[in-house]
Amino acid sequence: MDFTNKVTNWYSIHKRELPWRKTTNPYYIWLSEIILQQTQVKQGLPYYEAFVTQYPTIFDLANASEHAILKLWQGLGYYSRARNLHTTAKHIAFNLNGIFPDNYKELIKLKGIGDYTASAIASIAFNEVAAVVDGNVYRVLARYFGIDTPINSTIGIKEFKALASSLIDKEQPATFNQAIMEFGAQQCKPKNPDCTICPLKDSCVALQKNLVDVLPVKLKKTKVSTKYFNFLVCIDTNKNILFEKRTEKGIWRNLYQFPLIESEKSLKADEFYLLNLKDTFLNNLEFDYALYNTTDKVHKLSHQHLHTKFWIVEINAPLKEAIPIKSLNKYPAPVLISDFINTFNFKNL
DNA sequence: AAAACGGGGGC
DNA sequence: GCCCCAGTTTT
Repeated sequence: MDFTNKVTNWYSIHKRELPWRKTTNPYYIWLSEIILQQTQVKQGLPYYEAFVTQYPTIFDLANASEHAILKLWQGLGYYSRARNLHTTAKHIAFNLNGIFPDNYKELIKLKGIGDYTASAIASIAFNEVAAVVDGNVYRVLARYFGIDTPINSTIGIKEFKALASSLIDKEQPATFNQAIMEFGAQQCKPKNPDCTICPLKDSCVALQKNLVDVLPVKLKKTKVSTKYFNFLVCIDTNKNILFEKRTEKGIWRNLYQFPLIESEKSLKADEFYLLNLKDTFLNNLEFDYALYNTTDKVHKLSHQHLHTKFWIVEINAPLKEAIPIKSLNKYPAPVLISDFINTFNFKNL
């Protein structure tokens, strides 16, 4: 039995029951694929359930506000996925009469859909022979065939795509694609795979050459930068809070936060003045302040470490833009902020 | 070609 | 502390 049949056979035995495997509705397949980008099934599953419940059809999603969609996406990260999801939902609902594009060539034109997702939807929903290459597929192929081309190099991306395309089961592309990904997720795991029970153990090059721990090869990643964030939790005389939308490009676009001032270093409790508040909205306002956390709350992202302090600023005047404390949780917010809101005892103010 | 873009989990 | 995750978009 060859690679393709062994993997497909393994899948028929070991596949997990997942909600998006009970349907070929392209809307649900698409939703699941976007949610699962750079996200493990375990983490994405509850979000998938929530979206299907809240937005049963693409028209429901198209008619929703971005605010509501981001709120439901809160905590999942990579928020451009949610913004693109909304953009594409509106496009399909209103420009394409709600008819989902049914082939790779059209799918890849959609916002938020790249090579992987176009292949996944085309194959799973429409049975097109389009090979998927995700992190699992890179790992399985690199190990089984003993390929040390860096998987994130231009040449490697082409090489693995071609190899996957040569292996895909043309009679059942949907099953094969899901099989090889599931095989990578459960059997050919990144760390400590149990190769003794692997159906491919007799022909796996990495196993014969003791390269399982070495493959796949990945080019060096970019280094992580450190930033110092100072959030000003501004409370006015009505016990209302300032909460702002991040409108600029970059992380957390269109999510909400307390007024933020970056500093060059981690500030001490007596270094509040270094924030140069006379240049800000706080100029001309009378206020008292206190540092909430003496040690930085460190929020780690894949490409930056945010060292964060929260300053409680009580302003001796009413503020028009401030919102009631109770309504804070209506707004989509980064985990860093929502964690603070859920932890801080506003009642003591 | 490289960097930006989140957050959670495994070891 | 480092790596990985059903990747895509921007620079």
